[in-house]
Amino acid sequence: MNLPPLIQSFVLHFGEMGSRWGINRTVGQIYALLYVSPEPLCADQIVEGLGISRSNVSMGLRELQAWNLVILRHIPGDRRDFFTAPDDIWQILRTLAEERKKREVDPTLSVLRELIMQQPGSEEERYAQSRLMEMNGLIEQLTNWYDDVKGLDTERLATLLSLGSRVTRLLDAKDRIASLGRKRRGDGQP
Amino acid sequence: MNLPPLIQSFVLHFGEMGSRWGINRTVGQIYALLYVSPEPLCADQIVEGLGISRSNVSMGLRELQAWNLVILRHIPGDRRDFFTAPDDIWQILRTLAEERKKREVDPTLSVLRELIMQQPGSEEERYAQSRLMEMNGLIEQLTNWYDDVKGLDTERLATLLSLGSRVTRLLDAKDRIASLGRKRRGDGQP
DNA sequence: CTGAATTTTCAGAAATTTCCGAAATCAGGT
DNA sequence: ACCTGATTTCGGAAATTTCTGAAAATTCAG
Repeated sequence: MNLPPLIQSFVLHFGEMGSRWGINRTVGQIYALLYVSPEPLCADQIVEGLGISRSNVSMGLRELQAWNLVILRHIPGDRRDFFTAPDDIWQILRTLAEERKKREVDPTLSVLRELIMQQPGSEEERYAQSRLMEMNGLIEQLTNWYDDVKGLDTERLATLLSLGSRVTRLLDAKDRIASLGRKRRGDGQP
Repeated sequence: MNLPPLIQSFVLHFGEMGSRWGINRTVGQIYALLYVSPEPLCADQIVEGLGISRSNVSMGLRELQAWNLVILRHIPGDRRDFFTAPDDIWQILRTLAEERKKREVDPTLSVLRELIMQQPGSEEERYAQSRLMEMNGLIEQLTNWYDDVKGLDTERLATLLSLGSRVTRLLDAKDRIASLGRKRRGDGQP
C-alpha cells in the first residue's frame, strides 16, 4: 500500500469497518480512497494506491456501482474509466440509507407479510404469527417515517435532526392544553 | 431442522438475513426461534429445533448475550439456563440501535477525530482532512439526534415517527411569518 | 478490419469464518 | 469430596468468501 500516512490510516480503518457492514475489506478501502481523493481515480491508480490486484479492483468497483456509491466519469481523450465518490455527503447518506433498506429490510418485510397471510396450523404458529405481526408493524412505522423524511431537502433534514426530541415537547404542551379544556368542560378521557 | 413450517420459514429467512447484517446464520436462526417462542427455551431445545450442534448453540447464545438481545432466565428447580427475547419490540429496537451504533459508528467517529487532529503533511492530506471533517460533522449530527431521541418513551417515539416530515412544515410557516415581520419593518436578511 | 489499450470474467488458490465433537470446566446435590 | 448434569472451550474439519492471474471480451483509433 502506497499512500500518505493519514490517508492510509483512514483507508485501513474503513476496510476493517467494511466487514462489520455487509461489504468486504477491499470494497471499503476502495471507497475510502475515492472519498478522500480530490480528483476521480482510474482503476490502475487504485491498484497502485492499495496494492491489490487489478481484477479485485474491478470487482470492487462493480460492487460500489451496484450500491450507487460511486460515479463513473470520463476524461476527454482518455479511454480509461475514472471513478469518484459524490461530493455531497448528505447525498451519500441518502444513497446509503436507500440501499441498505433495499437489501436489509425490504426482503424481510416481504417475508413477514407472506407468513402473516398464511393460515396457522397450530397454537405455536398462531403465537408466532402474532409476534411476526408486531415486528411487521414496527418495521412499517419505521419505513413510513423514512419514506416521508427521505424526500426532504438537506436544509430541512438538518433542521429536523437538530430539533430531535423537542418536537414531542410541543405536542405534549398542546395535549395538556387540550386535556385541560376537556377537564373544565368535564367530558371524556383525561 | 424440526419446526412447524411457518416458524421454520421465518427462522431460515432470519438466518439468511443475518449474514447481511454483522451476525452469522446460526445466530440469526437462534434469535428468530427465541423471538417466536412463547416460553423461554433451553439450549437443548434449540439444538433440537434447529438441528445444529450443542457447542454452536452455546457460541450463538453467548454472542446474543453480548448484544443484549437475549435474556437469561432460570426456572425454579431446574439447573438449566433458559433464554428468551424481550417481549417489548420497541425495547428490542432500542437495544439493536444502541449496539449497532457502538459497533458500527463509534469506532469510526474516534478514528475520524484522531485523524482530524493530526498535522497534514501535504496538500493531499489537507484535502483528505477536509473530507474527514465533513464526514465527522455529519455523523455527529446524526448521533446527536439519536442521543436526544433514544431517551423518549415509546409513546412519544411513536408520535415522533408518525409526525415525520410534517415537523418541518410547521417551522417553515413560522419562518415565513418571521420573515414577513422583518420585511414590513424593513431590516436584514430575507 | 486490425491491433493496442482497457475492462471483465472465471477457475482455482488463499484466507477467513463457521461449525462440530471431544475434552475441560463449572455448579450444585449427596 | 465426589458424582451428575449442564455449559464452555478449543483444535481442527468443513464451508464460505475473498483474491489473484490468466484468458476472454470490449472498445476505440487508425
